[in-house]
Amino acid sequence: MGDLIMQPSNLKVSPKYSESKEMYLKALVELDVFVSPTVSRLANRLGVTQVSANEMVRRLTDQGLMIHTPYKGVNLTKKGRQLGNNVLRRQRLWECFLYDYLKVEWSRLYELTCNLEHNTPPEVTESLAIYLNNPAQCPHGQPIPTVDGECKSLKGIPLNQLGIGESASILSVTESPLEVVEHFSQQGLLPGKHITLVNTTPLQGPLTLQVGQAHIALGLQMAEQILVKRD
Amino acid sequence: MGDLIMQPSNLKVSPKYSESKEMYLKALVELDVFVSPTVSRLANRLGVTQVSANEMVRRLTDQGLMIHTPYKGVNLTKKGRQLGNNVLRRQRLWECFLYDYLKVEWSRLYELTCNLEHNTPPEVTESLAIYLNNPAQCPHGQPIPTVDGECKSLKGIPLNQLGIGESASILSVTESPLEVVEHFSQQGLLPGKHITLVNTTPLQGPLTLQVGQAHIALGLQMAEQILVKRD
DNA sequence: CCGGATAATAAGGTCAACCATAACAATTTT
DNA sequence: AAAATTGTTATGGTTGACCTTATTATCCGG
Ligand SMILES: [Mn+2]
Ligand SMILES: [Mn+2]
Ligand SMILES: [Mn+2]
Ligand SMILES: [Mn+2]
Repeated sequence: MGDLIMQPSNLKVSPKYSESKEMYLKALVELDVFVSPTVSRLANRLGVTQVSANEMVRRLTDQGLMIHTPYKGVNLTKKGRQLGNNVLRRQRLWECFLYDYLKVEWSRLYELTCNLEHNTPPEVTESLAIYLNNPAQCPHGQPIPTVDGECKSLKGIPLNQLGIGESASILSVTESPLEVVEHFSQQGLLPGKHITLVNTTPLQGPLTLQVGQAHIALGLQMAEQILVKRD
Repeated sequence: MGDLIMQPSNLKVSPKYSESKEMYLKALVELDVFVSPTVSRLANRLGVTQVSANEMVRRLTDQGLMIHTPYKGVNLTKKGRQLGNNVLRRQRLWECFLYDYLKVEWSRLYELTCNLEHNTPPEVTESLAIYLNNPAQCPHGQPIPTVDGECKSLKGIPLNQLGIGESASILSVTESPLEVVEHFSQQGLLPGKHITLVNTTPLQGPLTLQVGQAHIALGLQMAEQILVKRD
């Protein structure tokens, strides 16, 4: 007997939005909090050369997903933002599952879900959301976008903007490179935790925080990655 | 402040075993039940041209994962079989999760997990296995290979080898194209179900089965995909 | 308003994984 | 044994997503 053919192709069938393209869209969503990032910032974030990023930005622009204004920055179109938010939704749902159910290490969640996010069909995403009880945040405290690609941003302030003596609780930490996130984890700087700003130092110097009983020093750049809400 | 760089690259970093290569390995494991498949059979299964399959087989041969004896067939090496079984393990574990927890439609499990299988890091795979309580079979009744790439095959006989009047229970159905699997599902031909062979017809004609109260006709080629164990 | 830093573009690669067409080799059928 | 079928290889594409090196454009601080 002849074999059954697994048609159409089991192999990658050049999807409309490749993993690479999705990563550009996601990166843009992640970076575009205050000002639109330049191509170089994007390139930097994604670990590719500016030239490569430029090419890709052009392709994505041609697809109507972003707009590049030279020397000003790259902006997502409505559609581009939706797609980027969809990627983020998938990633953050998986982060919830890995953390809450599979007991995966908190600091590795981002890297471990960064491929799943491009390979999760809508049916699975939505079933997963139901299974998880439609969580509002991922384990980093970041909001999970809705099915239709909307994402309300957190209203909190960066930790470094606290005044000395002020107490606050951590809303979220920005998804950051492994070493940084591992450091957060070791210092107990997780969403929901309470902290007090004990001290600051001039010239980009570290802050001193109280976390639980301990006093810890935290670099300014790291403090900027932590969003808090004053008590 | 400068951005935090998500280095090294978030983008696909040309893995040792690409998704394509993994699919070739998996296909070979799936096809190599009785005789080693030829390159054409492989090509057919994967929905690529023979030429493409040939190229890829050469590359995989160079990597020491398979051996091609022209006109005879392609064989996996020890290492190749292990890798193929690893892919199968990941897919079948995901199938369990999707079916038992996410309540995904039985007939779509294969397609929905066919990308996840290439994007699941070992930590996640093993945590998932624990979460699922180390299942022995996937929802198709197929055995789940062990962590170290071993897979004991089912001892059952193809449904069409039953004698008339014999009863049996379904051990497994071969992962097959959507239409086929959908048909199995509609007819209630799922692992664990009881059937009786009522009748056969000559010349590759259909069999008649009793499933529950109903009598159904089943094409010979489809019957070959179902493994049963006599009562 | 000029010069250095930063950003963008141009030009010409590489590499994996596909494709088509065509020739050639082995096996099976008649 | 010749013909038909099936399997393999050779040759020469394409495409997406990267790369390096070099040039050009813009911005911004002194
Ligand atoms: Mn990713
Ligand atoms: Mn997160
Ligand atoms: Mn697959
Ligand atoms: Mn299965």
